[in-house]
Amino acid sequence: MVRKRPYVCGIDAALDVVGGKWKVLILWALSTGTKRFGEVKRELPGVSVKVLTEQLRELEADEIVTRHEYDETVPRVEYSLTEFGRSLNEALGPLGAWGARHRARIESLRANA
Amino acid sequence: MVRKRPYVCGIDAALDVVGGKWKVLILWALSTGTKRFGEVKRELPGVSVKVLTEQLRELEADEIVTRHEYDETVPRVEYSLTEFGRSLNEALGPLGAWGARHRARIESLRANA
DNA sequence: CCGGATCCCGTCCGATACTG
DNA sequence: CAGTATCGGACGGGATCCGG
Repeated sequence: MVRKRPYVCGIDAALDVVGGKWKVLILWALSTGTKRFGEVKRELPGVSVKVLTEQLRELEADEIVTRHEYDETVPRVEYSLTEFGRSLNEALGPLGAWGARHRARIESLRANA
Repeated sequence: MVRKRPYVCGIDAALDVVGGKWKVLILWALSTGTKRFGEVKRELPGVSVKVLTEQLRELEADEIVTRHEYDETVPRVEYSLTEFGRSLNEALGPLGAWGARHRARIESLRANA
């Protein structure tokens, strides 16, 4: 997700932040509130620990999520959206609505291919 | 861009359509009207002919763009958005605005990394 | 429980050369 | 002009093992 060329337009820049395979889903999972690592993982069927960790760290570097590590005997890490992350999530709203509305159509196109 | 798992949410489905490296930029280029292959290519600095062709074909299969081939002595192919494609483009509007608004911030985060 | 480290593989993508 | 064909490299991402 490191861009070598200058951004052509705003969407270009936005997708550089949210372009990872699981990032929008992480955003989506965290939109309902703070969650522990394991909780996030459970909401993303199929993601590996390594990749989830990587993408969370990248989102953290982009100031989209914050990471809170609790120093207890039982390891516990919580993630939540920043204000910046919430604004990104709102900007994704219409796209999500579009996808939800046309989901069946997309799936049927995929099926015929 | 062929999905093996079921879509988790609408954004998931939308990104399956628009997830290619250059697809949103193609959408963006075609949003101002019909364009020839070479014109589209000129607006996407760095894209290779092969990849541009591939992504245009995928968008065509997803009914996002239409392809019009003219049978003239000089080869000429024009691409334009479908109604479906225009609706997708509108859904991308807020995300583009978000990216444009925070573009400088994103770039500076990238620079420090 | 939450990762870090390592290995490995598929695919995505770019460069080049060639064609109608 | 608008592609097709082929090759090679880079990168994303999964599996597994190990550590605090």
